[in-house]
Amino acid sequence: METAVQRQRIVCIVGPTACHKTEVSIELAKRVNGEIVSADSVQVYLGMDIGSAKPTIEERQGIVHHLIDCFPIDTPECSVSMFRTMASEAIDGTIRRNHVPIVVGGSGLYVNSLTYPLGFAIPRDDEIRERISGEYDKDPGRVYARLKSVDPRTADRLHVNDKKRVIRALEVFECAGKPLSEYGGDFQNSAGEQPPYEPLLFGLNMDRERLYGRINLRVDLMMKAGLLEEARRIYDARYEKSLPAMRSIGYQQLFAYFDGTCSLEEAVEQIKLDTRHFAKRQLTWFKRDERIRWHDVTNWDNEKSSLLNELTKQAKDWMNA
RNA sequence: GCCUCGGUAGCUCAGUUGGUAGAGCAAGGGACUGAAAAUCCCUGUGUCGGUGGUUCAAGUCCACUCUGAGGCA
Repeated sequence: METAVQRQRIVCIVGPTACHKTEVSIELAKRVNGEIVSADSVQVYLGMDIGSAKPTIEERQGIVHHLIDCFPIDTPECSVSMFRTMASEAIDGTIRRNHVPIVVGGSGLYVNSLTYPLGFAIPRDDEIRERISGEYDKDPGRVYARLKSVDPRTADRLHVNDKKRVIRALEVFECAGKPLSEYGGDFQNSAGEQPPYEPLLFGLNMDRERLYGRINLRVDLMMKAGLLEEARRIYDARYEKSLPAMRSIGYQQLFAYFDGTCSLEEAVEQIKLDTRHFAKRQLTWFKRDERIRWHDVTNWDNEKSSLLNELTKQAKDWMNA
């Protein structure tokens, strides 16, 4: 088996929500003959359009978009690993067509699954997961202690209260017979594997106040565009509340309103707040990635054309190098 | 004009019989390997409305004063 000496190159655009990623990606795609691969954990769902800020057909301007509208909402098993498989296919197809793959999205882990050698070797096992979860609910300390004895490196990394990860780590150990940490404890090198692609990473960010203002405004615009009706349709379909899609920002808060738990005004305020929190977490995630070339888009309206010229040039250089 | 209740962190409020303040939310920082728009961790000095007084010691008691809400005239 001959492994590829030269990994394939891709361009990525990352950053917090409401930071012009969509616009930048489409404009860039037009200039470099690109296809867009969405790295977004909600845009993959059919019917979640307004709330996920999915670009409309008009906004896409004929640019091919991958990984949008892939699953019905009641798909229980969407995961990073599934994303990686599908995104890889999309990227490889794009390259075969002699186009430039532009990965754009705010789901940091999804992007990293393409640019770092992450393992994802052990699939989930619901039976084990449920069992450990039950034990955890009874005595978190005990479960954590077990992880500590079996996989101290991972235990040190995690907090006792981080239920999801503590359980996952034990799940991996039980399934694989070896600790999660042996699959690579950090993003730099997972058991010496090579990352799938070699990325040029652009990060978009803006003044925090400005960003929050944009988020608040965008939520109002979403409501005007019919988010309430979109959420109502999904609510009326009576999906299982535990589905990953059902917890998406912009929907879960309106579900609470439909349930009668809060007023519409409160729900909308909650969407804004949760989106702001989300943006902050996204920034924390991306900030530590030193490969990212950051661009300030606080003055987007005035500086967009020079920014796009700059990104186009760098992207072309990257792909031709 | 009189009476009552308030004025303490960005907001909502705690603060025991006086020992120079603390919760929730917000905000900021961080973690993150098959749920990631998820899950989780860390961070609280602020003219205690102002001025004076009593006291070894005042957010806490007293006087005056500014200010908000309500009530009575």
